[in-house]
Amino acid sequence: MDFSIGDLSRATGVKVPTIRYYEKEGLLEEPMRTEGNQRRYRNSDLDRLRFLRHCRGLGLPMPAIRELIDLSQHPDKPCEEVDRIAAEQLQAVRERIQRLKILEKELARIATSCDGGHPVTECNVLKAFADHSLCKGEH
Amino acid sequence: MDFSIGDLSRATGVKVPTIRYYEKEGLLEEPMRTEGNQRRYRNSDLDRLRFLRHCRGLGLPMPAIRELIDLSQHPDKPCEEVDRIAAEQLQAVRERIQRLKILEKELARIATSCDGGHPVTECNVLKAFADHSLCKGEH
DNA sequence: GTAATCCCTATAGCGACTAGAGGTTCAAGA
DNA sequence: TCTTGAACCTCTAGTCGCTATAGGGATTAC
Repeated sequence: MDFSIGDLSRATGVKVPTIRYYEKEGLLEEPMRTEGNQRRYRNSDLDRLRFLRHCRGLGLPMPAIRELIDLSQHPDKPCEEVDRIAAEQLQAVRERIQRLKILEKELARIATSCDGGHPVTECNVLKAFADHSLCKGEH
Repeated sequence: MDFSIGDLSRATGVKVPTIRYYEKEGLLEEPMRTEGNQRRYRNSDLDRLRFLRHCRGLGLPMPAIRELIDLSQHPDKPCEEVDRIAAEQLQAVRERIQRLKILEKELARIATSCDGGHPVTECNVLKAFADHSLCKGEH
């Protein structure tokens, strides 16, 4: 009902400087202060911070989270925007996976191209790192 | 046989400020200068920069590239170190893919949990973003 | 009352660039 | 040979999402 920043940190796993950073970025509201200028939070702040952490864990960039917060504060808006953000993020993750899979292929080829025991001048791995034309495609 | 920094940039696709940055970081040797203090490169610099760009494209972090460059300048060293760097990078890429696949699952679930047309207060996607306990596992 | 722990602000650093300001040099055409 | 405009120079600051540190003040448990 009245948490210090450390309480909030322990409750959410978000580090103290990160909480202050979110506040500075406008993702958390400025909380009340004690007479001695220390922050005191309420349950709603805890909810907001959990939301934030979950979104960050899901890889949403901060502008997207900002949008979600704005939307959630206009309850009568339709939820298409929210759905769009989720879909975009899913799309972005899928693209990253695709790119990494191409990389994985190249690296697997490179890493197995040498059986060790050479001096580096004859190392196929080093040659493969030097020469993109040995790769099957783009990366 | 004697390139300006712009020539090098066009030949490799690496931007001019990035080339200067690589030099500052010690990944490229300091080239000769004209009387008017402009950089002039040789073919070996072009090779080095292509190597650099390829490694970066493959996702190697700069310390790893530094190691590879150091190794390649001691030609009589055995190539186990080179192989190790490739294997580590492959491992790192595979781990990133695994983590992203977990994310993909969660996001796919979240993104399909709402059929649109609600006000945001009733949007399941927003609820899913707020509540980690709805997720199957960690992410 | 005192000590331990917490909290405050402000600044700088991470990685790997990228952008801009403000000034100098080069190279091609007249 | 002169001029013009593109390319070059250095230096600084900004990007993203934090994290770390310094140098202090507040709170709390005993």
